[in-house]
Amino acid sequence: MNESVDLAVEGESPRGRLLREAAHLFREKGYERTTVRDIAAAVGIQSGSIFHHFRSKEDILYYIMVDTIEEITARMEAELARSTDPVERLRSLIFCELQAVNGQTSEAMAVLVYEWRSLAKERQEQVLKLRDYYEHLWLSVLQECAAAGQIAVDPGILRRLLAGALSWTVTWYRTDGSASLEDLASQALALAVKR
Amino acid sequence: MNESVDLAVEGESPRGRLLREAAHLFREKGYERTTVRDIAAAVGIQSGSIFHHFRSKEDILYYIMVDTIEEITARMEAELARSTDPVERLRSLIFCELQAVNGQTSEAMAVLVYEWRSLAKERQEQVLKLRDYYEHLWLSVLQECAAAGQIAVDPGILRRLLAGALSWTVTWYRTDGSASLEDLASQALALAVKR
Amino acid sequence: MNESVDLAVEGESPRGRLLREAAHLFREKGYERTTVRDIAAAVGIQSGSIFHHFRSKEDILYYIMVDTIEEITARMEAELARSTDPVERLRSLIFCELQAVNGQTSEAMAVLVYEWRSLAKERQEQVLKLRDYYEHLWLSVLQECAAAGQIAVDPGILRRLLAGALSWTVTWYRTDGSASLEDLASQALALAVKR
Amino acid sequence: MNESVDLAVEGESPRGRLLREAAHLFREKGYERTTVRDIAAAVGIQSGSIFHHFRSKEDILYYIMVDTIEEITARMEAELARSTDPVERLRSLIFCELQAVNGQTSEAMAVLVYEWRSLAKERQEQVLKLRDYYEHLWLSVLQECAAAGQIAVDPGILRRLLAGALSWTVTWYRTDGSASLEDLASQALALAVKR
DNA sequence: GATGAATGAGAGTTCATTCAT
DNA sequence: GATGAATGAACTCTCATTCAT
Repeated sequence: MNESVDLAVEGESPRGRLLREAAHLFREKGYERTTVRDIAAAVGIQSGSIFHHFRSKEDILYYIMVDTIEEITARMEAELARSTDPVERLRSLIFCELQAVNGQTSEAMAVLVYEWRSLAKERQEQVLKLRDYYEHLWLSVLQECAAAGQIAVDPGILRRLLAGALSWTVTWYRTDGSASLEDLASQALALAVKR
Repeated sequence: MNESVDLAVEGESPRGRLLREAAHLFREKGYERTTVRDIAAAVGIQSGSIFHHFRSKEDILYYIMVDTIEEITARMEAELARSTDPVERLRSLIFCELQAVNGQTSEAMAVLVYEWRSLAKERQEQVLKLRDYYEHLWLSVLQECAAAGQIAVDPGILRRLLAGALSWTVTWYRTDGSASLEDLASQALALAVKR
Repeated sequence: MNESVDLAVEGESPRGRLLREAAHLFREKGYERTTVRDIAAAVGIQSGSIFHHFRSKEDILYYIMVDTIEEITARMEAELARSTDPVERLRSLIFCELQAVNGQTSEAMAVLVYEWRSLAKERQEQVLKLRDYYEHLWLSVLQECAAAGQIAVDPGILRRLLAGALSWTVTWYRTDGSASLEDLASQALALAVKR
Repeated sequence: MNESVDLAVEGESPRGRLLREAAHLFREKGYERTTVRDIAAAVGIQSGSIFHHFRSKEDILYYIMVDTIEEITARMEAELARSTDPVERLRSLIFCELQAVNGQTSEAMAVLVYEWRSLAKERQEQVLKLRDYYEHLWLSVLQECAAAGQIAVDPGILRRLLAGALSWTVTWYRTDGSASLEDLASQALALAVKR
């Protein structure tokens, strides 16, 4: 039970619907303020039935996080494989992260950032391992850019400034606005690389 | 009761200690996971006594937010008054925000960002009014910079990218690290303004 | 369905295995703390399948008790038929009860004693009828002994003191100990009959 | 909180009433079938209030056991101090145990015997320590009797047979019956000692 | 102002039982 | 007969809040 599976792919399985509705509610009301009865109602089952799919409420949170990180990481690796130009690869990362933060996984991403403390210590570490690999991808590309003389700021600090700037977009960027995600990515890229 | 007063100034009043300890706990464990008994224990009183100072637990959260915004805004206005050069004024804003996010008010600032949803709708609006004024200060200065041809990105978008980048520093910047807040402000400024 | 059948004889029928494993678990953890899933797992089937054999969890408890009493009673009657000497017949009863309490039916006997309250009132009465017959056998023999001047205590009270002493052996007697059940029966007989 | 105090002495304290009513219910319906709401209703408080007095439902069970053992042990030691004659001291022990099992502490004693498995392993051991001391008192006196040539059976086995016989009286002895506890003690003593 | 026992609604979780396959 | 997902009532326990002292 509960093997990690791509959130989008498993689509209409009960497990998938549960994770999706839970992510929506966790994002909207916060993990603590969301009751298992809320989740059950959103999925259209009884509260007790939740526990056939997940051992505990925290389990749901955990698998939202794990599934999401794994999905994003896979997408990012696929995108990176398409170019060898450092700046273009950086653009890919920025665009992927903007997509992750503002696209279909946006709610799960928000949960990943905002509900961190609701996870037991032990599980935080397991998620951290996945995150470390993800961050390693970013650092590699930024170091390529630095080696190519394309960025002026220390790669470690730049990654962090970008991480904040990009994840924060979830609080203000709306798809129906004037700027597309591609435009936004370009503007963010402009902050990062020299002329 | 409960008139908003500067968090730092009121120092050792019971109200001030309560707000400070509560902010610390809210930041550490989250608002929902912090019990009034936790707060009472941290201050050294009994749980029932809390309600002589605040009408409810949510009240505590509310006044942490209000006091903090007002304090930061005041400090920012004082700093802005010291120069008329747009770029220097922008540096002041960046530095003030970094200080707010990483200095003594850091825990209260984190609460302001992370515990937003735990506030009742009505009170969210009241805090938003204070925030709007604060954001208005930022936009004015960024527009000055734009008028002076110092920035390449749209002021509205730039403010948001910066807001994310700066507030995110709380997750990684440590005072005991190599870079001072002044250095960090310079690096952030470098992202924002042209050469 | 559910006609009472000798627990030992029905050996490997699903019903028999179910009763045996259930008795083991009820004894070990108590009726309430044992879940039907525990029982199903012990037998190697799924929880839902239990209900093809027994109408309810309580049914299982009931048939453990009924089967056990009937089996013990039958064994005791067979043993009594072998002698006409009152003291020897008393020794038979004592030995049979020690066997019941400490032998293969020991777990079922413990369930009979300890899980009494978990049975619905109505069913308690049905089991009581079987028990009354069993106790009637004891009283007859003790009255024979009294008539023969072999016991000094009132038969009714003596039976009860013996019942307690013998059933309590389950809490301390171990087959691998020094004393055999025959020895133990002799010691108990020594308490009951005059020199 | 929860220091062990004599059940009878603390009489009308909330804690004492809680323990008494809980013992009554645990005895009547069993620990598992008794809900904290049952206990609260019996005491006349709300279910949540229970947890101001005891950390958990199991805590209640634990303190019923501890308080009871300590009370009985104390009473027994006082009684033993009154004579040096081994047989009279044995009569005291038998009488005390009969009183414990059938008197005011009878329900708590039954709980002690029947609800053992509902206690967590760790706590079982703590109660066992108290019980070991209690049993040590019994063994000492039985060894005195053996040394004086008054008993024919091994003290260790005799204690166990007596323990079963005496505790079992709770299932059948009624105060309003013909025999007094003193009579019953004499009959039990007659089983134990020669002539 | 401070206390802390009491409240009572509501939380997460369990589990005997059902039933479509 | 067997399965196992689903049910839904009931459980223990939590906690913000009240109030008599």
